[in-house]
Formats: sequence, structure tokens, C-alpha cells
Amino acid sequence: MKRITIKDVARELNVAVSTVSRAFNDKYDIRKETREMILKRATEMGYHPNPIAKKLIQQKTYNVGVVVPEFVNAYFPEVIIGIQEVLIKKGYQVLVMQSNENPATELENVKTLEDNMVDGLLISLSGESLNNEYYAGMLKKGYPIVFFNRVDEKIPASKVVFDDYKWAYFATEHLIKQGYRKIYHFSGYQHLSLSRNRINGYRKAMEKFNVPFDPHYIIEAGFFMHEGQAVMERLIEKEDVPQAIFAANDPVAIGVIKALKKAGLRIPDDVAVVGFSESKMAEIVDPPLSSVSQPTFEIGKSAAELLMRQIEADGFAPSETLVLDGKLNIRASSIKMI
Amino acid sequence: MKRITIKDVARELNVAVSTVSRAFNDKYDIRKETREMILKRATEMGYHPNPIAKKLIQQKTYNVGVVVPEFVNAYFPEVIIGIQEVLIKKGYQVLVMQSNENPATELENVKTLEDNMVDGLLISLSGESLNNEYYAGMLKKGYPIVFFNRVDEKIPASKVVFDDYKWAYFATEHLIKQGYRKIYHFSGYQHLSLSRNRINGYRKAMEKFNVPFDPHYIIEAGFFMHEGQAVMERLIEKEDVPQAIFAANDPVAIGVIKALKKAGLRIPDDVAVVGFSESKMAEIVDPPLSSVSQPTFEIGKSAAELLMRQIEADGFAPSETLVLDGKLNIRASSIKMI
DNA sequence: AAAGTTTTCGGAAACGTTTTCGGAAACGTT
DNA sequence: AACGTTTCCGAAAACGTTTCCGAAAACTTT
Repeated sequence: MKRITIKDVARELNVAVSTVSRAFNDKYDIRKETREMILKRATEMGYHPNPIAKKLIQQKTYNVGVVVPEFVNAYFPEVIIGIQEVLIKKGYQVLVMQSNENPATELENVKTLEDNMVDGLLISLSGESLNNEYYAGMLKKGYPIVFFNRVDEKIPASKVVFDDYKWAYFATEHLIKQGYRKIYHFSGYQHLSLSRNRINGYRKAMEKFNVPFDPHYIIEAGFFMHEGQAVMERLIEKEDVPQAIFAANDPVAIGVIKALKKAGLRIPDDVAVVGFSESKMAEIVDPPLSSVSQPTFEIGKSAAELLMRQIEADGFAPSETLVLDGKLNIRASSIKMI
Repeated sequence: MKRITIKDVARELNVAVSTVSRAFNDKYDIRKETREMILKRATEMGYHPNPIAKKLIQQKTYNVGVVVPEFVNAYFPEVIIGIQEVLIKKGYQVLVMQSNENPATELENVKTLEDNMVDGLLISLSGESLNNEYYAGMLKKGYPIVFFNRVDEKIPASKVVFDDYKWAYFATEHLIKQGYRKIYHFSGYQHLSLSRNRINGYRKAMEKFNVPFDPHYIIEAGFFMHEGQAVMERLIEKEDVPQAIFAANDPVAIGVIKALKKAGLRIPDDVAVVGFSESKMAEIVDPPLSSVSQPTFEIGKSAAELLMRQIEADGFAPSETLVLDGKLNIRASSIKMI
């Protein structure tokens, strides 16, 4: 599988290597006719400039790395599509790795990517604070990094986040306005600020509308269906069933629905449910699930654009934080039937 | 952002560049003590061998490219996880690109990946036959390619496929045994052999059990929810409602369910539904959807292993085709209630 | 102690580009 | 005709490695 190199072309056409290079890089130091001649004959010969050699000399790979906690739920794939949308247009390749909700593998991922000389990194944290010193070090060296979705406020980098506080507030408000009082919140992993923001939004709404509130209304569930189901089953067992549940995300909400159905409880008549981060399942599940929808595609696009800005400024553009907005889709799972 | 190079290390430690290289590559031509000394001091200095330079000289990138039609449904992400599982262990990076169900962008993807000197390619076709000459040319040059899921029989390469024929047969058989007679098949895009295999499995079952069959029982729907929904709505409008439907995949099946519900038809009492390629939604939808489950993870693993074999044999290992097996999960959507 | 082996290391070429530098050719100006 | 500019191109260095070749050093053997 012998590749044709620039030398082969130069020899064949009786010109210097540098001339061929100039032809391909559209530099000014070349006569139009020779450039066209070279381009024509070289492509005839099937010549492709070797990108590895180019990267070596230019010290730039035109690759960026993306690290996400997981890959299976639709959320991150959608974000990644947004990322690719802008980066591929700019001639960048996107390397995706998953950290499996594990900060240690996250760090490994980052190092592999770094070893591969990616020009920049887009990261959604598996856990906060654990790799902070490492990221801080990279940022100080001018390595372009943008965090999205799961971020750590303490890291001084560009970020793209969703307004979790606000939409948790609205989701809770919706339940309150429907007349529900005993509203529980099944939160995500509380070591993530995203989860804490949603908790705060929930609490704010409860306070604002003077709904009696007890700290044990907030239960850490996580992000997966089985976790939501388990928490709900435990409550049913304890006969501590709330009137409504605001869940950390859709899978958890659906787990809740499964548990409720199994126990013979009706939704929303007995218990209302609201999810978060709108997934395809929201429309499919029975009853259809109310949920806050996030602009996943735009999150990806914005993060990629911020990263481009950092890369073009060699990592020393002022860092900015983008807070994106969502929408509350109200469906049957949370409409009071009276 | 100055990187520390092998020269810096050599100068600092008063040894030759080649010695440092040997230390890092664990070659025999070096004394144990010097090796350890170099390793220790070099890592202290924060030296990382530059992978780009390594690739340039070794003519190997330790990258492989994966091209899939889409990225949003869970199917391909699950396969990709299987792929990564084996490749990352072997020190390979996985570059994922999506062709958007478009053979032209598929070809572009492949060329970009090729330009990036990936050591091999894993491809699931957007459309068959259109890029065949190109793939044939690459294979002839010894470029390692393995196709999976959506393949073209006419391309002489290693492949990993699901036994679509067999499991379409079983799915249909199940419906027949439940007592349904007028069974329609909503097929996938018929330019894919995968779809044609499922059609043939369906027909075979109908013939075998002497169920009256008419060619118009087979309707091309596609792979997306809205497509299944549209086809079903058209049938309802025409008052040509079958007793049961075997759908090309789960999204189509769920689209069917949506249409049926909207029309006030009950599942499975009025119409039974069976899906294919088991998705998370199958358990969530109401009623739970019977579906054939594919071993997505294993498909990815097997494809990656076949590719490794090709890469290690420099693209000239005999090509093999793996046909993987599945399982029929019977749920409420297809159980005759009598 | 000389000769032969083996181990260990340094020097230099190579991988395929881009880019700097300098010089030749072409052109215009006086 | 002599000179200064500009345009175009070639030679060579550089990017950071690995690897080949040969030589020095350290052992063995006689």
C-alpha cells in the first residue's frame, strides 16, 4: 500500500518539492499556470498530502476531543451532533470518548486525547472537583478547554450550561399551580452542581408559593431508570407516597412511573410526575411525560463555537459562560384531573 | 505551550536521542539501569513522546474510523461501545462519523478518515451498491475494512450481520401462532438487503403456515417513528386495518402504536404489533412492545475483532462473515387476549 | 594476554511535509 | 545599457520521532 509522496510528484514533474507544496497550499509565490499544471497532474497521479507530516510541522492536528460521561442515553449524542455540525465545517475532526461516569477514566481519556495532540477539548464532567488541578494546569498552559452541561464553577474556563435552577423552578411551579402540595424531588447525583441547581430551583418554588416543605422531600436518585424505580418502590413500601414528583431527568421519571404502575397507582390521579431533559421517551411512555426540554443541539453548537474562539486565540481568549434556555412541555402525567 | 522533546531529554541527561527512544520503547538494546534512569528523569521533566512524529515514521496511526448512518437512535451507539471496548484495549483510538443516511456524505466521511490515515475502517452502509467501486478499490489495495449491520453482499470484505431472515421468520411465526391471520409487514428501506432479508423471513413464515398472503401486505415504511405512524394512518383511512403488524424496527412499531391509539384502536385486542432491534422504548411504551433483540454490543465487538485481524494481516487475512443471533421478547403488544 | 562475542550506546538517515532564504529570471525604469 | 524591482522557483532546514549501522565497552573464551 505505497503512498505517493510529494517527492514522487516533484520528480515526475521536474519541479522542486517546495513548488509542489506551494501549489497545494495556494501560496502566492507561484505562477498561476505552474500551480494549475501541478494540481492537475498531481491529482491524476493520485497524490494526497500526508496529513500526519503536515501536522508534525504545523504543530496542529485539526482534531478536537470530546469527553462525555456516557453515550447510551440520547442526550449526549444529540449534543455531539451539534458539536460536529460546527467543527467539521471548520475542518476539524471530532474524537469522542466516554468516561463511564468515572472521574478516573475521564482523566485517562483526557490524557489519551492530549497525547494525540488534539487542538482542544470539550468536556462534560463525570464528577466535579476531582481532576480540577489537572484541568487548571492545562488551562494555565493555554490549552483550550470548554466545559458543557456538567461543569465545575471553580474551574476558570469557558462553559455552556443549561439554566437548571430556573427550569427546575418552573417545573415545580407547574406542579404547585396544578394544586399538588406534597411534592417530592428525586434529585441527580448531588456531587454535581447541575443537581444542586435543580434542587435549589425546586426549593425556591416551594418557598415562593408557601408550600409546606420538609428536607426529606428531596431524595437523591441519580440519572438512571432503575434508580428512580428503586427510590419510588421504597417510598411505596414505607407508605410515604407524595402527590407529585419532580424527577432529575426523564429516565428517573420513567422509573418512577414503572414503580407506580406496578403498585397499582394511577398517574396523574394518584401521583403526578414531571421529568427533565426531554427525551424521546417522554412522548412514548404512558401517560405521556411532562418534561423540561433542553436545546441539546444548541448546547453542542455553542460549546464548539466557544472552543473555536479559544483555539484561534491560542487558549487565551477571555473565558465566557453561556447559559441556555429551555421549555416546559406539559403532558398528561402532570395535569390534575378534577 | 512549548512541548518537551526527546532532544531536550537527551541533552539534559547527556545521552543520545536514540538511547532515550530505546528507553521508551522498551527495546533490548539498552542496559536496564540506564533505561530506568532515563524513564525516571524524563517523566520528571514531563516528557511525552510526540505521537504525531511516531505515526509519521511508523506509518501507522493507531486510529480506526467508524462510519454509521445515524447517531441518534440507541442502536449504533450501543454497537460503538462494543467497538471501543476491544479497540481501546489494543491501544487504538476510535473516530466516529455519521453519514446521515446519505451515501454521498458516507463517501466523504470515508475519504476524510482515509486522509487522516486511519489504520482501518468499520462501516455500516447508508445505501448499498453506490460506493461499491470505491470500497472495492480500497480493499484491493489491502486497506482493512469491515462492514457491519448494513452490508452489501457483493463487496468482498469481512462482515458482521444479524440473522434478519431467521428472526423475521420467528417474529412472524409468533404472530401466526397467536392466531392472527391478516399480518402486514412494514418494511425498512428496501434498497438495504437487511430489509429484504426481513421481508423474506416474513414471507417464508406466511407460506410455511399457509396463511393467505397478498403482496400488498408488505409496505415500505422506513426506520423512523413518523414513517411508521404515517403508513398506519393511511391504512386506517383506507379502512384496511390488519390484525397484526410486524414492523421493520421499534421506532416504526411505536409510530404504528401511536396511530392506532389516536384512532381509538386497542392493542393487541384490535391490532397486534411486533417490533425489531429491541430498543429501550420497547419496555416503556404502552402496551409493552414485543420485539426481536439484537446483541448490539457483541456486533460491535465482533466487528472490531475482525478488523483487528485484518489490520494485523495487513489487510490480506481471508475475509469472513459473522452472522449473529438474537432473541424474541414477547410482551403485551402481541399476546392474543381470548 | 589476545581474540572473539555480546551488550550497550551514539550518529545519522529516514518518514513527508512546510517554510525560510537566496538567487535567477523577467520586467520596468532611467 | 545599466540598474532596481518584482515574480517565481529551488535548496535546505525544520518538525520529533524510530531504526539502521557501526563502534566502543564489557564479557568470554582460548
